[in-house]
Order: sequence, then structure tokens, then C-alpha cells
Amino acid sequence: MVTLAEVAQHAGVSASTVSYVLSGKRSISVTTRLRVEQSIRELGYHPNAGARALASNKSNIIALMIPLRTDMYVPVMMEIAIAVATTARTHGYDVLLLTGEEGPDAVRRVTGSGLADAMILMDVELDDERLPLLRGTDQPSVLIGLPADTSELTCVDLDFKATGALCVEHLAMLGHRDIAVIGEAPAVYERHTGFAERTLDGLRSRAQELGVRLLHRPCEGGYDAMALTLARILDERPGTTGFVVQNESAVEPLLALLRGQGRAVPEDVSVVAICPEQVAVQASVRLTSVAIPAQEMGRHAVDHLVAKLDGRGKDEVVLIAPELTVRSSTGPAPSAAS
Amino acid sequence: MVTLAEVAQHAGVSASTVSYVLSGKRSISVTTRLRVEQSIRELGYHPNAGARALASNKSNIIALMIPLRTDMYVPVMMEIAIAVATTARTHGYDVLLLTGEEGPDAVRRVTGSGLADAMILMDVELDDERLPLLRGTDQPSVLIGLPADTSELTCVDLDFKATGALCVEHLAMLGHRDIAVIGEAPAVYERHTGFAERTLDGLRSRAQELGVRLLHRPCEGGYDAMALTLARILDERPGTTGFVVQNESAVEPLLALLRGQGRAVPEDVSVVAICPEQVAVQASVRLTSVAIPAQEMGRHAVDHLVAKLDGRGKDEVVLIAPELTVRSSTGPAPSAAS
DNA sequence: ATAGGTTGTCGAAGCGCTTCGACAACACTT
DNA sequence: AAGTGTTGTCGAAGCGCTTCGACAACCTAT
Repeated sequence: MVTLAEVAQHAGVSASTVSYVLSGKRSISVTTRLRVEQSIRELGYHPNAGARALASNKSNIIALMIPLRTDMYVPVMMEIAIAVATTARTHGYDVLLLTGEEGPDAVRRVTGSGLADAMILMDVELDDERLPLLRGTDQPSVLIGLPADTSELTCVDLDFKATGALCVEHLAMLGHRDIAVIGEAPAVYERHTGFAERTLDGLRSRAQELGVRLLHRPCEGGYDAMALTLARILDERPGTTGFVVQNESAVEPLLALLRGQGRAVPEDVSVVAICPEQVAVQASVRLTSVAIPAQEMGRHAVDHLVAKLDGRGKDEVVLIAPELTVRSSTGPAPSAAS
Repeated sequence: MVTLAEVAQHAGVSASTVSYVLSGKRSISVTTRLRVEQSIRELGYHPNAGARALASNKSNIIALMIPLRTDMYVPVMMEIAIAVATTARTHGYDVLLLTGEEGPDAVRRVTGSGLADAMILMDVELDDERLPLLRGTDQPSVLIGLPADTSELTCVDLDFKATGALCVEHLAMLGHRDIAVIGEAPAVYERHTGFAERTLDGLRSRAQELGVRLLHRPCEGGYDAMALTLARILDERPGTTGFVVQNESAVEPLLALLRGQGRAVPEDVSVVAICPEQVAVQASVRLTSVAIPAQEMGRHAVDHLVAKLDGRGKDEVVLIAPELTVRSSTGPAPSAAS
């Protein structure tokens, strides 16, 4: 293993000079710098991470806590994780992967040991137990998701309330008067994951403003669960012509079921999905959808975190504005007159 | 920040004693140990990761390189990553997340800097450029996937050749004589990702042994691509009654298309999928499938890696035996006589 | 020519931990 | 009673790096 001292000797300078060449924290003459860089290359030197962390009191590592459960949005989580990792690298940081399993203890461990300089938390619940810890430390952090109380916290998320509103608006504008919402699995609501409730909030308040009737039903993924849910919905509100789906794994089953019942999409019923772009495009009907901007969220989170680490950047809540893309799953409501 | 020295002072012992209490590398009297542990708890001490890494020359971190692309098996990757992270924790290791983006440089960087003690590589290509680096270092590593040359390497993977064979066997036994294989996206084959080719190998050789005709077609995910592929297949081999699908995102489109053409599953055609359990269960028809044991692979990989780090464990290739679960998507071939 | 600035380099201290050798203190043997 | 182990604890060195203060060497401006 090559050390700083060996590089210094090889280049005929002192260790501190090499260090300053590396960090750029003091001016170094061009000739010296070139000579040192040459030696570094020749010897294949890599600074030792541990020594660096010890001496400088920073690890250049960002911790990312991902949810352990896989009952929702797996591709989204994955995409966020990848975006976080690649963005972090562009800032010179590596990413430590923590699962939610350890819960608050993980926060304590990472903060206490100096393993990471900062953390990003995903799958934040409305009243998350990790939050007090984050507030109580000077370690910067960013949440992906929105808890109930965002004071002293930096959060990045899609504006799910606006998303809900947007979906209702679109359907209402097309003349739909009875809208059903296929929600996430019941467990997601019970856990008080903010995004599900915020979406619902947006859906409901907009529906009321526009005088549209709304029916919300949680739904496990899969064909069977969807069949049951759909039957119940059509039983209660036979006139339902608009659907908003917020559960990836219910999308395709819903389409199949509607097809099976002879209800044409978009002629008889319209479907709006809240899902990743890819799902919307690959479905058996190209879906009108509000995309979940996973990459953007991951990138934003890291950029904010790095800003904080650099002393720039303040606590704030960033809500990404939703965008609805019209594809082939929505159309005018079948005329009420007919 | 609380240091070892402070704990030592608080407990009235020397720093080295505290260290030995922590590591258990020398015997310590019960009374002393209890006193030290008490102090640790009272002061809320956490060992500094950097200092530890520097002094002991190990970081207690395992690097995990995940593919950047998301053109296949995203949930599988995610599940593996989570399994790796949680299993690593049970051994006292943390996981550093690297994306394939940096390629071989990432291996150099991590190895050179002592950031991680060992690495796990996913998405290994048959002739992966990272392999020479791994062979040339004494840093332990485990591959998830199988390259062409496995000498001096430890690999964990599903036995995809046996998987292919198993699928053909099952269909052949049910009387199917014309089988079509819906493969991964063409890019996956061009990249020479081992598992796709090994599956194909297993499918083909077993088909030949059993005197069954086999047609293989790569297929991008999604409805449109599947429609095209299916049309071509049925054009070439109208008598096809058995399908093997190795592309998650083609499963549901295939089922929908078959339904649309009035081909009943499993009465007219049988479908076997190679996919995660969840996909098989949630599909619109409960699918006969060979599960991809993501968790098991992740767990295995870590266990082997830790064994290597402990000086136990040798280079070896572990192929997990496939298991075919019969569900409702396969049945006897429509009698050739009819 | 001399005081006052810059600029580029060096030496040394120290980050918090592990680990080695040393050595009391005590228990056994013979 | 002396020798021989064991057991539990300590002091000190050192891991590879960053960073601070010091200080030559060179520039100006007077």
C-alpha cells in the first residue's frame, strides 16, 4: 500500500506539500504540483479513507436509509437510490446503504461514529421516530417525503396534494362526475406514510371544489385484490367513469378487469395513474399519468445535502410540481344525456 | 464527541482496557468489564469509525456494486441489495453502494483507499472488465452472477441452466411439443450477461434431449413489443402451445394478448415464467414459475464474503438449485389428436 | 537599502483507535 | 520456599492523514 509519505519522498517534497497538492488548500507552485501529480500517478497512490476521516473529521460519505418493506414503489425506491449514488459521486461523496430495519438506532450509530457526514431518509412517516434525533444533532440531513412537522428539517418530495388535485381536475374537465380512487395497500395508510394521505387530501378538496363525487378505496396489489375492490366500487357507484390509481401493481389488473367487463378505455371509462413514467408507457393502454420524478428527487436531495455540508443551504421544504401527461387512457366522459 | 480516553477516565481504567472490553481480544475481569460497559452507556460512547479503520486496517464496510441500468429485474436487484444490507449488519458490516457507472475505476478506488474490506458485484458480464482487477488484489469479493471464467473467483447465482431445463421439462411432460421462449431485451444478450445465455443453453439442450421444438425471441418489455414478438412467433410456429417467459415486464402483456386472441390459459396454451415469486402470484393468472431467489442470493453472497474475511471460505461457485412451482398457468397440451 | 508583503514549503502535533510487550498479582507445583 | 504459569491491566508506539505556525525566499514600495 502506497502512503502519502512515499509519494512525498518520491517527489522530493514533504508530506504536507503533497497533502496541499491534493486538497488545494494552499497555493503550490506549478512545477511542484506537476512533480507531485506525476509521482502520484507513477506509484498509483490512493489516499487512505480511514486516515483521512480521522484527521479531517469528515468521511465523505452520505448515508441513505431505504425502507425495508417492499410493499410499494420498489422501482421508485431503486431509482432514487441510484440517482442518489451517482449524484453523490459527482460531489465526491460515497453512499452508505442503511435499511430501515435498525430504525432510530441506525441514526444514532452513524451520527455517533462519524461513519457518514450526512444522511438522507426515505419512506418518512408522518410522525417518524427518527426525526427528534435528526433535530437534536448537527449532522445535516434531508428527508425524501414529508412528515407532519417539518420545522428544522429539509424535505424533498413530489407535491402529492397538487398531484391529487391535478388528477381530479383533468377528469372533471373531461366531464367525469363520479371518480373512484384506487389507493395504496391499507398498510400504507395505517403506517401514516405522508404521501398517500396528502394525495387523498388533494383529490378530495379539489373534488369538492369542482362538485365531483369521489370514492376512495385502498387496495393491495394484484389481480384478485383489484377485482374485489373494483366490484365494490361499481356496486356502490355504478355510474363511476373516472379512475385514479395510486398503486402500480393495481394498474394492469384494473385495465384487464375493465376490458373483461366490456368497458372500453378511454371511451367508457378514463384512468389516470400516479406512477413512474415507465409503467405508464409500458402498460397495455398507454396511460395518462402524473409521473413520480424519482431521479429528480434523488438528485435534489443530494444537492441540498451537499449545499448544507458546504455551509450554504438552509432548512426548507421543496415540493416538486407534478406534471400530468395525457396519453390514451383518458377521454371525455360518456355523455350524461345518452 | 465522546472518545475512548474519556470512557477510560470515567471508568478509572486505561484506554487499552476499554479497547479490549470492546473487542474481547484479551480477557478482562468481570468487574472491570461491567464498569467499563456502564461508563460506555452513561456517556453514550460510539467508537469513531475512521480511527478504528486507521488503526485496525479494516473498515467493516462491504461495497456493493449495483447496475446502473434499469432495463431488467429491478425488483430483484432491490431485493438483493436489501438482503445484502441486512445480512451484512448481522455480521457487523455496513454496505457502501456503488453504481456500475464508474466501472473498473470504482474497484480501484475502493480497494486502494481501504474504504471497504470486500466487495460484492452484481450484473456481471461474461467477460467483465472488473474481473482482472479482482484477481489481482487480495481484497475478497463475491460475484452475483457468473462470468465465463470463474477461476480464482467466488460466485453465487441461480442455476439458470437448470432453470431452463426445468421449464422445458415441465412443459414437455404436459405434452407440449412446440415451445416459444420470450427472452430478455436484445440489449441484455448483446451485453453478454451470463444468466440469459445460460438459461437459453438449458432450454435448448433439454429441448433437444426431449425432442421438443424451441423458438427463442428476445423481447423488450411492454405491451407493444410483446404484441409484435407474439405475432412473429405464432406466424412461424402456429402450433406453439407452451411459453417460457424470462422478462418480467413481458408477462402481463403476454397474458393480455393471449386472452385477447381467445387463447385460454392454461387450456389452450401454457405459460411458465422465470420471475420473482411476487410477480408470479400477482399476475392476472397465477403463474407456474421458477422463482428468482433474490434474498437467498444476497444472503449467500454476504455469508461467503464474511467467511473469506475471517480466513475461512475458499473460492467456489455456488449455484442455487431452481424450484418450479406449479400454479394455474400450465396444463396438459391440447390433445394433438383433436 | 530597508521595512513590509506575498508566496511556497516544511516540521511537528495530533486526530481516536488498536495492539504489542511488559509486568504486577496471584495461583499452583515441587 | 522458590520456581513456573495464568490472568488482568497498563503504557507507549504507531496507523496515514490534515493543518497550523514558522520561515526562507522573493517581491514590491518607500
